[in-house]
Amino acid sequence: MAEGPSIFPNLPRVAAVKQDALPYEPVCAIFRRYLHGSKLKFTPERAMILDAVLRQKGLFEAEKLLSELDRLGHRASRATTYRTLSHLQDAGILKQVFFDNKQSYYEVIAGRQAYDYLICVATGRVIEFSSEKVRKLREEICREHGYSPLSHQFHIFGLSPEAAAEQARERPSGEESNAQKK
Amino acid sequence: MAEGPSIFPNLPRVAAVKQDALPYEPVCAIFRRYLHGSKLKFTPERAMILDAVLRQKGLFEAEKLLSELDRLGHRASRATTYRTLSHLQDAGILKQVFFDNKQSYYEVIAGRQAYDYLICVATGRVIEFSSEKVRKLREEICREHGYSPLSHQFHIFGLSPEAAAEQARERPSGEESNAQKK
DNA sequence: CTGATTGCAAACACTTTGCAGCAGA
DNA sequence: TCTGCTGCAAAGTGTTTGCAATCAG
Repeated sequence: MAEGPSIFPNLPRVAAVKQDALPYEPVCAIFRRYLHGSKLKFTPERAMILDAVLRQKGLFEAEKLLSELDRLGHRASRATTYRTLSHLQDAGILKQVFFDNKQSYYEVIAGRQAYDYLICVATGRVIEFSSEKVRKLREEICREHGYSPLSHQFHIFGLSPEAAAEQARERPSGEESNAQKK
Repeated sequence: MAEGPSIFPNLPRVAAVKQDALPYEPVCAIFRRYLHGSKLKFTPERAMILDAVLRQKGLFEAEKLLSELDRLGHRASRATTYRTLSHLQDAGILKQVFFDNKQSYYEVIAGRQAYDYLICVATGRVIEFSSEKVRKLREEICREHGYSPLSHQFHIFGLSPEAAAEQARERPSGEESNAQKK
């Protein structure tokens, strides 16, 4: 099960553009600093999980992390993994992303600009992009309301060129929307 | 349970800015047209649910809809409600929004611009806003990648003026992040 | 030493689904 | 009639939690 993420009811499968992995050391230092500051402990399990997280390229799900952890021979229970994922967010190393109501996705944000996503609803392909304009707009909107921005998520759903061509061929005047029939 | 939505691990409660409800007739016509076109039937249950949906002001959760349905004496099972919610999305009347991994939120989009959200992570208050600039930016980004935009979700997380002041008072040099301790 | 951490299994909560009887068109 | 629809209750599933043993600092 959970063989492939289903980012949206009708999205076949996610295939996020890969991003480079980050080196372990500097991020680990951030984590240890955070843990220390919160009177939490740096344990082997947490080190393993952080390591596995940093190996991820682009978006990933908890399930993927779990399976990779024990593929690498590292054993860390589901519970510990989820708990650590949460701490990594608090430490500002990870960002949780909500695309659908099935599961959460995660993305490493330590030392890099957070990404936004362009998702093809037909193929499930996800393009990660980073836009200065999005950040500017976010600032502007917050300012208008007197808010101080902390983070944001900008997800654009659409059709990739290939998918659009495909659909035009199949049903010249059809509807799209997010059909989720059985 | 589900007494109050928890839009984010540490968000106390959602209190979306209220939006005007839409009149039933025109939207119902859209729904019937959609149903007819898809060889689906217009049933009393679906009518009741659509009616309850249109009474919602701003964002709402399935749970809220359910409770209101039977408060109004309308009985529609959970199953039917969820199934109808799905059809309403296909009909372009409703949009599903993903803020957290707990539940889905919905918003009526028929005949209006979809909203984006500015969420205060301290108070849980949600401000709905509609920005032409966001739509323009979405077009632009899609164009760059050759995509055809269908929809988007732009969620900005931050601190409301009050919350920011509050936090500054409590911990002059503290961390924030999305703590989700127990 | 002492409080935080771990793994396990059970608990959770939202959502989906199988099924038998019902009912629009 | 012929499909599609409904309610119910059971199944699903990602995530969380209680607890006793263990371990980091």
